[in-house]
Amino acid sequence: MERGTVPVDDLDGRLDLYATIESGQSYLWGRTDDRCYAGERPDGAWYHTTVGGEVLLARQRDGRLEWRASADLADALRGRLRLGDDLRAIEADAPEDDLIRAAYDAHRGLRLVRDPFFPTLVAFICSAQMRVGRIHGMQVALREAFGDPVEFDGDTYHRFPTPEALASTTEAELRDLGLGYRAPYVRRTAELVASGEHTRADVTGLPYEEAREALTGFVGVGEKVADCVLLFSLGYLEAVPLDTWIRTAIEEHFPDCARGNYEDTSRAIRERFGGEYAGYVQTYVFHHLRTGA
DNA sequence: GACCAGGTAGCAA
DNA sequence: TTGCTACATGGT
Repeated sequence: MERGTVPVDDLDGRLDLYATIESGQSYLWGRTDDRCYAGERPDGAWYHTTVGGEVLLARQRDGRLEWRASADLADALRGRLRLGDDLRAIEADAPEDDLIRAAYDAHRGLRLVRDPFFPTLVAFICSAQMRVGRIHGMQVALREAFGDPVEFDGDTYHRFPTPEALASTTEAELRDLGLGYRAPYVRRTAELVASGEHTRADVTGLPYEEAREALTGFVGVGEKVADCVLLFSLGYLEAVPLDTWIRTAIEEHFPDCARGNYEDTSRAIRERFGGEYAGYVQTYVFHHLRTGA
């Protein structure tokens, strides 16, 4: 058992673990009280996930981020939760706007995540026309059905299934987990990755818009899902996924950014959101609107 | 019983 | 290219 603590003061006072994990950007964590996405902050419960074959638990309490794990995962925790991001500078970089300011003020400490590629790809393929709580439920079901179990401190956790494992499933098995019409998308994308026909290597290193185009080569991945993978996994912080909530925000709050198609609207709203960290602005506004601004 | 949810694939024009 | 439409499923 390895463990450690990070004083939130060392993060410039800016960390909200609950908002970071339960704002609909990451579906790789669970809660020891099994209350993920029930709309309430954990009261002493731990968040848990896996890193490689190791188990990592974390919670925020009394001004500290505490973690315990089956190995020394301090660096992994720092990477996954983007603890190195200078939120004060990122906030200062945001354009002056009522809605953006309200979102930053209401959810101070929300950080983007940097999740592993394949699980993020699958989660957002599953996200089509689906509420965040159910997206999370699907990922839990996938882990428990097809992911390798890992024992830690008397409890059993499950890794996210490998591309090979999901490629070996049947569409019917995936439908039985509640994936609906997304089942064949997940299976075919897993096959592409497992066979090496189309992989992360075909995406990383490309300029933003080219990387987004390359991601649509996976099955079930259009421009919006591609933007989510770029933002929440591959570190393209300028990506602004245009989902129903952001489209509504554009209509009602940034109507001059509305264009006829995804590509042009994307360029306009990215510019309006300040460019380099537009994805941060997007995630705050999304979370703010979705939680009832 | 509609309506909606972090949309995309497939097809017609 | 652009513009439909079908697609599963559970909650409100």
